[in-house]
Amino acid sequence: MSYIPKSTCYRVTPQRRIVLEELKKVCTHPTAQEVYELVQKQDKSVSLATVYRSLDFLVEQELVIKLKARGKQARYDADLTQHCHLVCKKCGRVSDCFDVEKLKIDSKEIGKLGFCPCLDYLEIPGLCRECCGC
Amino acid sequence: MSYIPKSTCYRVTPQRRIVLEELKKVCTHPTAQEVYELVQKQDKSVSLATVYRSLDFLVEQELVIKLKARGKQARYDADLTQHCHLVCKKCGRVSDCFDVEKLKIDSKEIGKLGFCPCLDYLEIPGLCRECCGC
DNA sequence: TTTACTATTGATAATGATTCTCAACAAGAG
DNA sequence: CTCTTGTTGAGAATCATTATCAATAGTAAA
Repeated sequence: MSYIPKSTCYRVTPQRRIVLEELKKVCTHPTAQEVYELVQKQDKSVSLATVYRSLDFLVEQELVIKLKARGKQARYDADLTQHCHLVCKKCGRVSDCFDVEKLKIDSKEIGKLGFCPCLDYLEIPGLCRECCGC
Repeated sequence: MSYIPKSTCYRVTPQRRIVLEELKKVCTHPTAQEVYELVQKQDKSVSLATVYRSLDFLVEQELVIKLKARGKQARYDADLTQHCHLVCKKCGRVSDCFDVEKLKIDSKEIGKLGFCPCLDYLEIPGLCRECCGC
Protein backbone atom coordinates (compact mmCIF):
# COMPACT_ATOMS: atom_id res chain seq x y z
CA MET A 1 0.00 0.00 0.00
CA SER A 2 1.90 2.97 -1.33
CA TYR A 3 -0.54 5.46 0.17
CA ILE A 4 0.74 5.36 3.70
CA PRO A 5 4.13 7.07 4.23
CA LYS A 6 6.81 4.76 5.63
CA SER A 7 8.32 7.65 7.59
CA THR A 8 5.97 7.23 10.53
CA CYS A 9 6.57 4.82 13.37
CA TYR A 10 3.11 3.42 12.82
CA ARG A 11 2.43 0.21 11.02
CA VAL A 12 0.45 -0.56 7.93
CA THR A 13 -1.80 -3.21 9.34
CA PRO A 14 -4.19 -5.42 7.38
CA GLN A 15 -7.11 -3.68 9.12
CA ARG A 16 -5.97 -0.20 8.10
CA ARG A 17 -5.27 -1.41 4.58
CA ILE A 18 -8.78 -2.82 4.22
CA VAL A 19 -10.40 0.35 5.62
CA LEU A 20 -8.54 2.59 3.18
CA GLU A 21 -9.05 0.27 0.22
CA GLU A 22 -12.78 -0.05 0.85
CA LEU A 23 -13.10 3.70 1.27
CA LYS A 24 -11.27 4.26 -2.01
CA LYS A 25 -13.74 2.01 -3.82
CA VAL A 26 -16.81 4.12 -3.08
CA CYS A 27 -17.88 7.68 -3.78
CA THR A 28 -20.73 7.75 -1.29
CA HIS A 29 -18.95 9.40 1.65
CA PRO A 30 -19.89 6.60 4.01
CA THR A 31 -20.29 6.89 7.79
CA ALA A 32 -18.04 4.88 10.10
CA GLN A 33 -20.82 2.32 10.45
CA GLU A 34 -21.09 2.00 6.68
CA VAL A 35 -17.32 1.65 6.35
CA TYR A 36 -17.54 -1.08 9.00
CA GLU A 37 -20.12 -2.92 6.88
CA LEU A 38 -17.91 -2.66 3.79
CA VAL A 39 -14.90 -3.89 5.76
CA GLN A 40 -16.92 -6.79 7.18
CA LYS A 41 -17.40 -8.14 3.64
CA GLN A 42 -13.61 -8.45 3.37
CA ASP A 43 -12.83 -9.62 6.87
CA LYS A 44 -15.42 -10.58 9.47
CA SER A 45 -12.94 -10.26 12.32
CA VAL A 46 -12.37 -6.51 12.07
CA SER A 47 -14.15 -4.70 14.88
CA LEU A 48 -16.05 -1.43 14.77
CA ALA A 49 -13.58 0.10 17.23
CA THR A 50 -10.74 -0.70 14.86
CA VAL A 51 -12.62 0.89 11.98
CA TYR A 52 -12.99 4.07 14.05
CA ARG A 53 -9.32 3.95 15.01
CA SER A 54 -8.21 3.27 11.46
CA LEU A 55 -10.28 6.16 10.14
CA ASP A 56 -8.78 8.46 12.78
CA PHE A 57 -5.33 7.24 11.82
CA LEU A 58 -5.94 7.82 8.10
CA VAL A 59 -7.32 11.31 8.77
CA GLU A 60 -4.24 12.04 10.86
CA GLN A 61 -2.04 10.85 7.96
CA GLU A 62 -4.07 13.10 5.65
CA LEU A 63 -5.08 10.17 3.48
CA VAL A 64 -8.75 10.54 4.28
CA ILE A 65 -11.00 13.53 4.88
CA LYS A 66 -13.47 13.58 7.72
CA LEU A 67 -16.72 15.42 7.01
CA LYS A 68 -18.80 16.76 9.84
CA ALA A 69 -21.66 17.74 7.61
CA ARG A 70 -25.18 17.75 9.00
CA GLY A 71 -26.46 14.86 11.05
CA LYS A 72 -24.69 13.29 13.94
CA GLN A 73 -22.53 10.75 12.16
CA ALA A 74 -19.26 11.85 10.59
CA ARG A 75 -18.62 10.85 6.99
CA TYR A 76 -15.38 9.93 5.31
CA ASP A 77 -13.87 10.51 1.88
CA ALA A 78 -10.67 9.04 0.43
CA ASP A 79 -10.80 11.14 -2.75
CA LEU A 80 -8.02 13.68 -2.33
CA THR A 81 -8.48 15.50 -5.64
CA GLN A 82 -9.63 19.01 -4.90
CA HIS A 83 -13.37 19.29 -4.69
CA CYS A 84 -16.03 20.48 -2.32
CA HIS A 85 -19.00 18.74 -0.77
CA LEU A 86 -22.65 19.54 -1.26
CA VAL A 87 -24.36 18.56 1.96
CA CYS A 88 -28.13 18.19 2.06
CA LYS A 89 -29.51 19.92 5.14
CA LYS A 90 -32.50 17.62 5.16
CA CYS A 91 -31.36 14.08 4.44
CA GLY A 92 -27.65 14.52 5.16
CA ARG A 93 -26.51 13.00 1.86
CA VAL A 94 -23.22 14.32 0.53
CA SER A 95 -22.29 14.73 -3.12
CA ASP A 96 -19.14 15.99 -4.75
CA CYS A 97 -18.75 19.15 -6.75
CA PHE A 98 -15.58 19.65 -8.74
CA ASP A 99 -16.40 22.91 -10.49
CA VAL A 100 -16.54 25.56 -7.83
CA GLU A 101 -14.81 28.90 -7.97
CA LYS A 102 -12.86 29.43 -4.81
CA LEU A 103 -14.36 31.62 -2.17
CA LYS A 104 -12.79 35.05 -1.98
CA ILE A 105 -12.28 36.49 1.44
CA ASP A 106 -11.34 40.11 1.94
CA SER A 107 -7.68 40.18 2.89
CA LYS A 108 -8.12 43.03 5.38
CA GLU A 109 -10.85 41.13 7.13
CA ILE A 110 -8.70 38.01 7.22
CA GLY A 111 -5.76 39.95 8.63
CA LYS A 112 -7.96 41.45 11.31
CA LEU A 113 -9.26 38.04 12.30
CA GLY A 114 -5.94 36.25 11.89
CA PHE A 115 -7.68 33.26 10.41
CA CYS A 116 -6.02 30.81 7.98
CA PRO A 117 -8.83 29.34 5.88
CA CYS A 118 -8.62 25.81 4.43
CA LEU A 119 -10.84 26.15 1.40
CA ASP A 120 -10.31 22.64 0.12
CA TYR A 121 -13.07 20.21 0.94
CA LEU A 122 -15.49 22.97 1.83
CA GLU A 123 -18.92 21.76 2.90
CA ILE A 124 -21.72 23.66 1.20
CA PRO A 125 -25.16 23.34 2.81
CA GLY A 126 -28.25 23.12 0.66
CA LEU A 127 -30.97 20.78 -0.54
CA CYS A 128 -30.41 17.79 -2.79
CA ARG A 129 -32.61 16.89 -5.75
CA GLU A 130 -34.85 14.62 -3.70
CA CYS A 131 -35.34 17.05 -0.82
CA CYS A 132 -35.63 20.22 -2.89
CA GLY A 133 -39.19 20.84 -4.01
CA CYS A 134 -38.21 23.17 -6.86
CA MET B 1 -41.04 40.02 21.79
CA SER B 2 -41.44 41.08 18.23
CA TYR B 3 -39.05 38.48 16.90
CA ILE B 4 -41.38 35.52 17.06
CA PRO B 5 -44.14 35.51 14.43
CA LYS B 6 -47.66 35.45 15.90
CA SER B 7 -48.90 33.39 12.97
CA THR B 8 -47.88 30.09 14.49
CA CYS B 9 -49.93 28.19 17.00
CA TYR B 10 -46.95 28.12 19.30
CA ARG B 11 -46.54 30.34 22.28
CA VAL B 12 -43.95 32.86 23.23
CA THR B 13 -43.07 31.49 26.62
CA PRO B 14 -40.83 33.17 29.19
CA GLN B 15 -38.30 30.38 28.70
CA ARG B 16 -38.12 30.86 24.94
CA ARG B 17 -37.92 34.62 25.38
CA ILE B 18 -34.97 34.32 27.76
CA VAL B 19 -33.14 31.87 25.49
CA LEU B 20 -33.47 34.18 22.48
CA GLU B 21 -32.64 37.31 24.43
CA GLU B 22 -29.53 35.79 25.97
CA LEU B 23 -28.40 34.47 22.61
CA LYS B 24 -28.86 37.93 21.10
CA LYS B 25 -26.62 39.45 23.74
CA VAL B 26 -23.52 37.47 22.81
CA CYS B 27 -21.40 37.08 19.70
CA THR B 28 -19.58 33.96 20.85
CA HIS B 29 -21.72 31.30 19.12
CA PRO B 30 -22.35 29.44 22.36
CA THR B 31 -23.11 25.74 22.70
CA ALA B 32 -26.43 24.61 24.19
CA GLN B 33 -24.67 24.10 27.51
CA GLU B 34 -23.29 27.64 27.40
CA VAL B 35 -26.72 29.04 26.53
CA TYR B 36 -28.07 27.10 29.50
CA GLU B 37 -25.52 28.78 31.76
CA LEU B 38 -26.48 32.23 30.43
CA VAL B 39 -30.17 31.46 30.90
CA GLN B 40 -29.55 30.23 34.44
CA LYS B 41 -28.33 33.69 35.40
CA GLN B 42 -31.77 35.04 34.47
CA ASP B 43 -33.93 32.22 35.77
CA LYS B 44 -32.66 29.31 37.82
CA SER B 45 -35.74 27.21 37.10
CA VAL B 46 -35.20 26.79 33.36
CA SER B 47 -34.01 23.28 32.60
CA LEU B 48 -31.39 22.16 30.12
CA ALA B 49 -34.03 20.17 28.22
CA THR B 50 -36.05 23.34 27.77
CA VAL B 51 -33.00 25.19 26.49
CA TYR B 52 -32.52 22.46 23.88
CA ARG B 53 -36.20 22.56 22.98
CA SER B 54 -36.24 26.35 22.81
CA LEU B 55 -33.18 26.39 20.58
CA ASP B 56 -34.81 23.82 18.28
CA PHE B 57 -37.96 25.92 18.22
CA LEU B 58 -36.05 29.10 17.41
CA VAL B 59 -34.11 27.36 14.64
CA GLU B 60 -37.41 26.05 13.27
CA GLN B 61 -38.79 29.62 13.33
CA GLU B 62 -35.63 30.77 11.55
CA LEU B 63 -34.75 33.16 14.33
CA VAL B 64 -31.56 31.32 15.22
CA ILE B 65 -28.93 29.51 13.19
CA LYS B 66 -27.56 26.15 14.27
CA LEU B 67 -23.91 25.56 13.46
CA LYS B 68 -22.53 22.06 13.24
CA ALA B 69 -18.96 23.20 12.93
CA ARG B 70 -16.21 20.95 14.23
CA GLY B 71 -16.45 19.31 17.62
CA LYS B 72 -19.41 17.39 18.87
CA GLN B 73 -21.47 20.18 20.34
CA ALA B 74 -23.67 22.30 18.08
CA ARG B 75 -23.35 26.06 18.35
CA TYR B 76 -26.01 28.70 17.98
CA ASP B 77 -26.14 32.21 16.52
CA ALA B 78 -28.95 34.74 16.72
CA ASP B 79 -27.29 37.22 14.37
CA LEU B 80 -29.31 37.02 11.17
CA THR B 81 -27.38 39.59 9.15
CA GLN B 82 -25.66 37.81 6.30
CA HIS B 83 -22.24 36.57 7.24
CA CYS B 84 -20.26 33.39 7.25
CA HIS B 85 -18.50 31.52 10.02
CA LEU B 86 -14.81 30.86 10.35
CA VAL B 87 -14.51 27.60 12.23
CA CYS B 88 -11.19 26.63 13.76
CA LYS B 89 -10.43 22.99 12.96
CA LYS B 90 -8.31 22.69 16.05
CA CYS B 91 -10.06 24.41 18.95
CA GLY B 92 -13.56 24.63 17.47
CA ARG B 93 -13.96 28.34 18.11
CA VAL B 94 -16.21 30.15 15.66
CA SER B 95 -15.78 33.75 14.53
CA ASP B 96 -17.83 35.84 12.12
CA CYS B 97 -16.72 37.13 8.76
CA PHE B 98 -18.86 39.73 7.03
CA ASP B 99 -16.73 40.44 3.97
CA VAL B 100 -16.81 37.32 1.87
CA GLU B 101 -17.51 37.18 -1.82
CA LYS B 102 -20.14 34.61 -2.51
CA LEU B 103 -19.04 31.26 -3.75
CA LYS B 104 -19.62 30.75 -7.45
CA ILE B 105 -20.75 27.33 -8.53
CA ASP B 106 -20.77 26.29 -12.14
CA SER B 107 -24.39 26.32 -13.27
CA LYS B 108 -24.02 23.21 -15.45
CA GLU B 109 -22.56 21.31 -12.54
CA ILE B 110 -25.39 22.50 -10.30
CA GLY B 111 -27.99 21.47 -12.88
CA LYS B 112 -26.42 18.04 -13.18
CA LEU B 113 -26.45 17.59 -9.43
CA GLY B 114 -29.82 19.23 -8.88
CA PHE B 115 -28.56 20.84 -5.72
CA CYS B 116 -29.96 24.09 -4.24
CA PRO B 117 -27.12 25.65 -2.25
CA CYS B 118 -27.77 27.84 0.80
CA LEU B 119 -24.70 30.03 0.80
CA ASP B 120 -25.69 32.14 3.79
CA TYR B 121 -24.07 31.15 7.03
CA LEU B 122 -21.41 29.08 5.31
CA GLU B 123 -18.93 27.45 7.64
CA ILE B 124 -15.35 27.90 6.49
CA PRO B 125 -12.80 25.58 8.09
CA GLY B 126 -9.35 26.83 8.98
CA LEU B 127 -7.10 27.76 11.87
CA CYS B 128 -7.68 30.67 14.22
CA ARG B 129 -4.97 33.08 15.36
CA GLU B 130 -4.16 31.05 18.48
CA CYS B 131 -4.01 27.69 16.71
CA CYS B 132 -2.25 28.87 13.54
CA GLY B 133 1.49 28.83 13.94
CA CYS B 134 2.08 31.31 11.12
C1' DT C 1 -65.94 31.24 35.57
C1' DT C 2 -65.72 26.51 34.62
C1' DT C 3 -64.38 22.94 31.48
C1' DA C 4 -61.87 20.75 27.91
C1' DC C 5 -57.99 20.75 25.06
C1' DT C 6 -53.43 21.23 23.71
C1' DA C 7 -48.76 23.06 24.16
C1' DT C 8 -45.05 23.41 27.30
C1' DT C 9 -42.22 22.43 31.11
C1' DG C 10 -38.83 20.12 34.56
C1' DA C 11 -36.92 15.94 35.82
C1' DT C 12 -35.02 12.13 34.39
C1' DA C 13 -34.29 8.08 31.49
C1' DA C 14 -32.89 6.57 27.03
C1' DT C 15 -30.31 6.89 22.82
C1' DG C 16 -26.52 6.49 19.92
C1' DA C 17 -22.12 7.88 17.89
C1' DT C 18 -17.75 7.86 19.45
C1' DT C 19 -13.98 7.05 22.63
C1' DC C 20 -11.77 4.59 26.27
C1' DT C 21 -10.01 0.46 28.80
C1' DC C 22 -7.63 -3.58 29.04
C1' DA C 23 -5.88 -8.05 28.29
C1' DA C 24 -4.06 -10.51 24.36
C1' DC C 25 -1.35 -10.31 20.40
C1' DA C 26 2.19 -8.99 16.83
C1' DA C 27 6.22 -6.79 14.74
C1' DG C 28 10.84 -5.20 15.15
C1' DA C 29 15.27 -4.32 17.60
C1' DG C 30 18.83 -6.13 20.10
C1' DC D 1 14.52 -15.68 22.32
C1' DT D 2 13.25 -11.48 24.87
C1' DC D 3 12.01 -6.86 25.45
C1' DT D 4 9.49 -2.97 24.03
C1' DT D 5 5.91 -0.77 22.00
C1' DG D 6 1.99 -0.41 18.78
C1' DT D 7 -2.40 -2.60 17.62
C1' DT D 8 -6.44 -5.31 18.13
C1' DG D 9 -11.28 -7.10 19.65
C1' DA D 10 -14.64 -6.92 23.06
C1' DG D 11 -17.13 -4.44 25.69
C1' DA D 12 -17.74 -0.58 28.99
C1' DA D 13 -17.94 4.35 29.43
C1' DT D 14 -18.82 8.99 27.82
C1' DC D 15 -21.54 12.72 26.72
C1' DA D 16 -24.42 15.61 23.67
C1' DT D 17 -28.88 15.25 22.45
C1' DT D 18 -33.62 13.40 22.40
C1' DA D 19 -37.57 11.07 24.29
C1' DT D 20 -40.82 10.12 28.07
C1' DC D 21 -44.10 11.47 31.30
C1' DA D 22 -46.67 13.57 34.81
C1' DA D 23 -47.67 18.26 36.06
C1' DT D 24 -48.75 22.85 34.62
C1' DA D 25 -50.40 26.74 31.98
C1' DG D 26 -52.52 29.14 28.29
C1' DT D 27 -56.69 29.27 25.25
C1' DA D 28 -61.08 28.65 23.43
C1' DA D 29 -65.65 27.15 23.92
C1' DA D 30 -69.63 26.58 26.85
